[in-house]
Amino acid sequence: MKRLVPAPSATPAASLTDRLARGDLMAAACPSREVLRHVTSRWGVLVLIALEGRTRRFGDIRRAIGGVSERMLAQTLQWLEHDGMVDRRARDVVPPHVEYSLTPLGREAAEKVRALADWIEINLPRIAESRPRAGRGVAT
Amino acid sequence: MKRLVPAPSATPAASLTDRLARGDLMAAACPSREVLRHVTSRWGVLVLIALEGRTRRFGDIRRAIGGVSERMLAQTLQWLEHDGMVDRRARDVVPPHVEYSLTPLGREAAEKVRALADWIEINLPRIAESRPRAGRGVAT
DNA sequence: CTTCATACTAACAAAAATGTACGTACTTAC
DNA sequence: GTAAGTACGTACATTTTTGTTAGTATGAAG
Repeated sequence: MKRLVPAPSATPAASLTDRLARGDLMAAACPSREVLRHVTSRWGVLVLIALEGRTRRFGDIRRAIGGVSERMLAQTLQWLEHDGMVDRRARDVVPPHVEYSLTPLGREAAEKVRALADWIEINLPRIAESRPRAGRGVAT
Repeated sequence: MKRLVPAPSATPAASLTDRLARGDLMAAACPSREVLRHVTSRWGVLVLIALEGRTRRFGDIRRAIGGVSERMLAQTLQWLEHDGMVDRRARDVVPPHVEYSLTPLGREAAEKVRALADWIEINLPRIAESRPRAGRGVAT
């Protein structure tokens, strides 16, 4: 009889539903966690940023983001499309021609994501500094 | 006159170094990508948020975040500590007592991360709506 | 003396993400 | 005819992440 759950006291099922409706990242079962995963995935962040303000073709995006494989880019774009962040528009022409752009939802997300990315880029020196140097003590 | 590359004109090697110094997420080799991974990792986001504004003990954080295993929490905290976002303070007492808190760097990062998390939580309904329903058409 | 709690680490396993290589369908370039 | 380019899908291999379980040291509680 060990209690595996933290605090089972007074937790009506109704409130749980409410919390999940609005989204509660601290709750293990919240669907928002999946969205977060997509948006903050390795390439998700970069795709959102690459698409900010402009429509781009697949190959275009690929060349813009260093290191993405076609497979991963396609996958990431599908995740984001599924989450309503990206709009995919394919022309039915012989050499495939597909254009990707952000939806209003995607634009909002991209804004937040870019804010974080920008912060990291700008503060990289500070972060690197605070990292423990191997074999070297702190500078006086 | 086929141009395979977008614009290879005038790209001196020196500028590459400059871009890496400041941090350029679009460059495959940029160290900022690692930081991004840590900060946007599954638990990294939640840890930063859980630590915002308060110092917490290991078990405390664990109970706050639904679904984390001890192993992953420890790992995530180490990543963030290594990146200078989290300050770990251990008292040398018998039952281990360790307190975690955000550094100034961590506070700034947490702010950005929370902005994104909040946005997702609040807009979950909109996101869910835009998802293609299986077998169900859009509501009028 | 046995059990429990804390904050982990180590070892092993499973799941998820990512990468590589190849194929496609058709057109343009050569 | 041969080669290249597009936007992927598929199969398979590898890497990374995450989870599970067990163990540690020590004092307090029983």
